[in-house]
Amino acid sequence: MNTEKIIVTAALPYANGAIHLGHLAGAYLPADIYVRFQRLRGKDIIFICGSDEHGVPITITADKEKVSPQVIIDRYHEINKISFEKFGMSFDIYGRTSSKVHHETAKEFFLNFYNQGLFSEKKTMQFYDNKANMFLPDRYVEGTCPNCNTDGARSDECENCGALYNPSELKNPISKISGEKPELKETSHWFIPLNKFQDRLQEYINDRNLRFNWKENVLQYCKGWFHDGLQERAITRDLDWGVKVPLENADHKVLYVWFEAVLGYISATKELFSHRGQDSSWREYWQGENTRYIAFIGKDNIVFHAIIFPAMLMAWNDGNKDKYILPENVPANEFLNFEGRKFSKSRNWGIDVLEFLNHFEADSLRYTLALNLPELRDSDFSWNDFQARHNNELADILGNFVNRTMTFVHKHFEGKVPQLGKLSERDVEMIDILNGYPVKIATLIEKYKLKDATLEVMNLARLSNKYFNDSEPWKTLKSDKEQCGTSLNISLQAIYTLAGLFLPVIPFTSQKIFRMVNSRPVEWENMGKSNLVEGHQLGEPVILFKKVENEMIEEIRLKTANAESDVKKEPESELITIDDFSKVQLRIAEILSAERVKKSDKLIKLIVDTGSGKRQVIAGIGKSYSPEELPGKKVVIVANLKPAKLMGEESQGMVLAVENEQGILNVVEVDSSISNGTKVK
RNA sequence: GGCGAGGUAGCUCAGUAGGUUAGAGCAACGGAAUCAUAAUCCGUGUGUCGUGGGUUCGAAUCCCUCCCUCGCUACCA
Repeated sequence: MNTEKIIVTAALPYANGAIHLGHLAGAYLPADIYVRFQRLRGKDIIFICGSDEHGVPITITADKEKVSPQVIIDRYHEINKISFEKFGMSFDIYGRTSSKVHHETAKEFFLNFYNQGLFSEKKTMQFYDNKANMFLPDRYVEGTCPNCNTDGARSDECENCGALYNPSELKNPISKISGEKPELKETSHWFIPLNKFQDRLQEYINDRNLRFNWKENVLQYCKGWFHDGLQERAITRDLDWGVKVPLENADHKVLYVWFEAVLGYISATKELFSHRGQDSSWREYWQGENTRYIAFIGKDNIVFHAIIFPAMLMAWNDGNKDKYILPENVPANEFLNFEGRKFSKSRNWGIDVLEFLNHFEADSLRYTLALNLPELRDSDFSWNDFQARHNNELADILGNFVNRTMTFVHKHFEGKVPQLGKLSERDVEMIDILNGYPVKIATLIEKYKLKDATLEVMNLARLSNKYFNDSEPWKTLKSDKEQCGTSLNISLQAIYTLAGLFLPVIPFTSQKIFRMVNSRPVEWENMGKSNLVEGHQLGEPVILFKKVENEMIEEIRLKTANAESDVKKEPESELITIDDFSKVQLRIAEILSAERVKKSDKLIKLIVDTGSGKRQVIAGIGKSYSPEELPGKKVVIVANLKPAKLMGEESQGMVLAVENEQGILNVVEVDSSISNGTKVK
């Protein structure tokens, strides 16, 4: 009979930046806690992750730095791999999608689907940027809508009027990459008909939800997709960076990254077993009937893991004898904020994992994040909370309990586990509590209630302190040494249980405790039993957590605050020539009248005098100004901006304004003596 | 504006198949103890459950209005 196997995957981080605390709380820490727990239960489990290394953003970063994409992915693959190691992620393998085995796996899937006749091939005219030497994705081309004449329309659809058209119909196309006029070239792409899988996907999700109780946020998300109806989706694109399309006449075409990245879980598993010298063993997991597959992700990834990946596996299973298993559950978390605001790479808001771990222990972070996981909604990380959790709970409650017990035993019992004597009611009660705890915690973890699980284990430390207090061993030491020994024996068993149950959350600390009691973890179910035998020699006590002082918090708080202003000082923008600048005509104009644009919360319709006449300008300043205070102001406008329609109103120019940290806009004004139409140089 | 999520104790968050006095951790206040990292333990909450209405014997929980926040998105910054 097949023993049950478990695959756990954590979302593949994109190798275009360093992971931050939000990523950890969203997917990685929950996955690691779950995996470590299942390992302690003796389960046959593999834990898979790796870098997602293809796609346009990586090539853009590479271009900016004038290096090859390989340099970028090598850099972030290394950074993230090391970050995860230091954070204590216990992946069995951390692969990468640039690996040979991944390219082969992805091509295999593509060819298999291709040969099944699953794809439809569509020829389209696509814009090509001769300067950048690449086909342009739709969102990188802007032009004027052939239907409503609005600027800013994409190459295939206008978001203003909703019209769909062929790229050849778009007027005045401009490449957003080079700013040049792109040329139309014919190209063809393959599409996967997700719509054909919708019914089965709905059934699948419904079934797994009934059996495994999916999270509400995941179900809601899927419902939205199903409601809109799944569409055919292109799985190839014109690019040189990625997995080459394995067909004749498909030069310069790669698999779309969303199609191949999820297959990285499978290819990384192949690599894992190949290292172990068991080349075909990966099938026992991915194609084993008795395998449970759980995919940990953040909410941004729900569609790929709950809909697209299952659809791909279904498609494979339809046409082949070997059948892949589908995810049993996709426990996606929401997002973690940082001091009340969203993590933002571009604004440099937040903190990288490596930076954090240069200042503090991984377990302090793991514990804090675990108690604050965004399991049901976005949650917040704050320095004050971090400090409080570390000091009041890890150091004071857990650390001090271990320390007071250990030092007591060393002082009065030669560092050996005292005998368990006659049991009082209180002793029996404490032993029962310890016995019951592993199941209690296991139940929570199985339901992915990791926050509650963590809180409950800390509650055991509280109960242990209470037991120690109520037993008053410092008194019984003189009055009844046997009873004193009994109290200490039970307290030591509590330490052992805490070390075991806390292992998934704070593994480094658990190891320290096990070393201190000179022992090793047993299987989860037995963790609450009397595992330290009488007379067993204990190791030396060490302080588990030193207090985090205010200065340490202030220091790092300042550092992260500075990081934000650094970016403002050095905005990433290309240098322009004086000629480029002279293309922009800035002129002084006087606001004659102002009124709100109907149904818009921030647009205000202005009539301005530009010296040579009146014109209408729509400005997005409605949240910062009321129409009454605007007339009379002399402002700076871009006079030669191509007209655009906004909310049905034509705008013939643009008012310059600055935005402060609260998002309040301030229009640039000049002295009232300046006459209308004056050119700004 | 559209779509989605959310507004519960000072802070971070639980709690909805509607039902006795709305919870946890932290903080705060009072007390006990002194083995221990000035640590621990006990006790203490008059919270408009965002607002206003509705359904109901009964609503944080269901329905509607409105306000606010966040994310995605369209909005000329």
